Amino acid sequence: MTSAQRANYRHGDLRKALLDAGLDMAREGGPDAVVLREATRRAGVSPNAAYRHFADRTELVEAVSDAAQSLVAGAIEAEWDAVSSRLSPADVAHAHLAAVGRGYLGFARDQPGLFRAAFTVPSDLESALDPAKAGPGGRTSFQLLATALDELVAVGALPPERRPGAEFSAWSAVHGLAMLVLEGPLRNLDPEVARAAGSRLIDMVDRGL
Amino acid sequence: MTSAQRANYRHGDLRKALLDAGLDMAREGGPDAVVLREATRRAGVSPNAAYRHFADRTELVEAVSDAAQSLVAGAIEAEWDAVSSRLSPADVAHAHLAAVGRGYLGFARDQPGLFRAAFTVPSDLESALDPAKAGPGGRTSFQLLATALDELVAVGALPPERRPGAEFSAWSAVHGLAMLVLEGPLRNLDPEVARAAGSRLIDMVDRGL
DNA sequence: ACACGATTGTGTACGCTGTTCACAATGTCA
DNA sequence: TGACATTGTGAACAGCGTACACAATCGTGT
Repeated sequence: MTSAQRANYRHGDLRKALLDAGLDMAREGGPDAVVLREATRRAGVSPNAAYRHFADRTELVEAVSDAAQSLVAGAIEAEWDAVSSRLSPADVAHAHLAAVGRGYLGFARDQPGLFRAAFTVPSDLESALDPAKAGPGGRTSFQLLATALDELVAVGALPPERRPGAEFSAWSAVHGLAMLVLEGPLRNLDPEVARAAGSRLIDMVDRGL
Repeated sequence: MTSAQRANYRHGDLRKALLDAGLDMAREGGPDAVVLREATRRAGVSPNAAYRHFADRTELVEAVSDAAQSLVAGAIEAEWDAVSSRLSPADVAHAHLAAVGRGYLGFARDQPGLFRAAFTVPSDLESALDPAKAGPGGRTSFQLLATALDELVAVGALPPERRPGAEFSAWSAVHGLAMLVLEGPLRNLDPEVARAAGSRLIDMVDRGL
C-alpha cells in the first residue's frame, strides 16, 4: 500500500507522491486532515523533504484542492455528456443546467472529503479558468455552469438581462446544500431526504433564475 | 483587556470567560482559530483548568458555535422586525422571507469568523430548536425561516404542495453564497458585486420556491 | 573523465498544540 | 470541625509545522 521501498537516495517523483498522499488524506477527513508529516511518512521520506516541493503545508493543501476541483469537473462532465442529444435545444439547455447541479451534488455526496478540499480552501475566482482545475474535457466546473447558462439564454429560456450574475445564484444554491449536508447543520439529514432536497433545489434554480 | 487579575484561587465564572475568549478568537479567524490554551491564557488560568468546564477542545468550539448561532438569529430578528406592518399580508410574507435572507447574508458579511463558527461546525438539525441557539426573541434562525415560509403559504404565495422541504432550498441558497464568498472560490469577489449577488439570489429564491 | 554547482533528501531542534495524570487549594455540608 | 466534591495547578508526552545546517546525488562545462 505505502509505495515500494526506494533504494536510491532520490525518490523519483516525490511531489506527485506527496500530492497523492494528500489526496488520500483529504478523501477521508477533508482538507484539515491533510498533514504534511504524514504525507512524507507515506512517501517513505523525511518530513523536511516536502519543503523541496511545497513551500508550505498550505501549498500542499492548495495542490490537493486543485486536483480535487479537477475531479469535480470530471464528475460534472460525465453528467453533462449523458444528456440525450435527441432533445429539443431548449430541453438540452435545461438538462445541461440540471446536469451541472447533479454532478456537483453527486460528487459532494460520494466524495465529501475531496469536495470540501476542492471548495473550502483559498483559491480565487480568477483562477477558475486554470486548466489544472479542469476535467478531462478541459473545462472547469465553473465554465461548465456558465456554458449551460449561456445555452439557456440562447434558447430564450433565460432573459438576457438576468444572465449577468446568474452563475453566482445557481452555484450558491447547490454549494449551500452541499455544505449544509456535509459539514453543516443538515449533517444528519437522511440521505434520501437529502437527495430529494437536491432535485427540489435544482427545480427552484431552474424556475427562479 | 485581558480581564482583571484574580486574587482568589477560584476564578468566578471560568466557563463564561473561556467561552468569551473563544468567541473573540472565532470572530477573527473562524472556528479553527479557537485554541484552547490561548483561551485559558486570556482567562489568566492554567491550560488544564479548561478541562473542568469542557471535556474537549471540541466542546468549547461547540459552545462557541451555539453562541454564534444565537447571534445570527438576533441579526435576522432585527431585519424581521424592521419589516413595515403597513404592507398587505402577502407583501409582509415576501418581506419576511427577504428579511431572513438579508439578515443571514448580512451577518456573514459583517462577522465572517462567527458565521463560520456558527454553521461550519457539527450540530444537528434536531437541535435547531435549541433555545440556546435562539435570538433574543426566542426563535432560532431556522424557525424564523420556517415561519416566513408558512406565511407565504398562508397568503397563497406558495403552493402548499411545494412547502415541504422549502426551508432546505431557501437556506441552501443563502448559505451557499455566504460560504463561497467567505471561504470559497468567490473569496475575492468585489464587495459590491457580492452584495448585488445577494439580492439577486434572494429574488431567485422568492421566484423559484 | 572529472570537478563543481545546483538539486533533493536527512538530522536535529524549537515552539506550539491538545491532552493525561497526580496533586493542591477551596467550597459545602454533616 | 472534619469529610468530600469541586476547581484550580504543574509536569509531562506525543504530534504538528517549520528552520537550519549538512549529505547524497544529478547535470554540465571543460
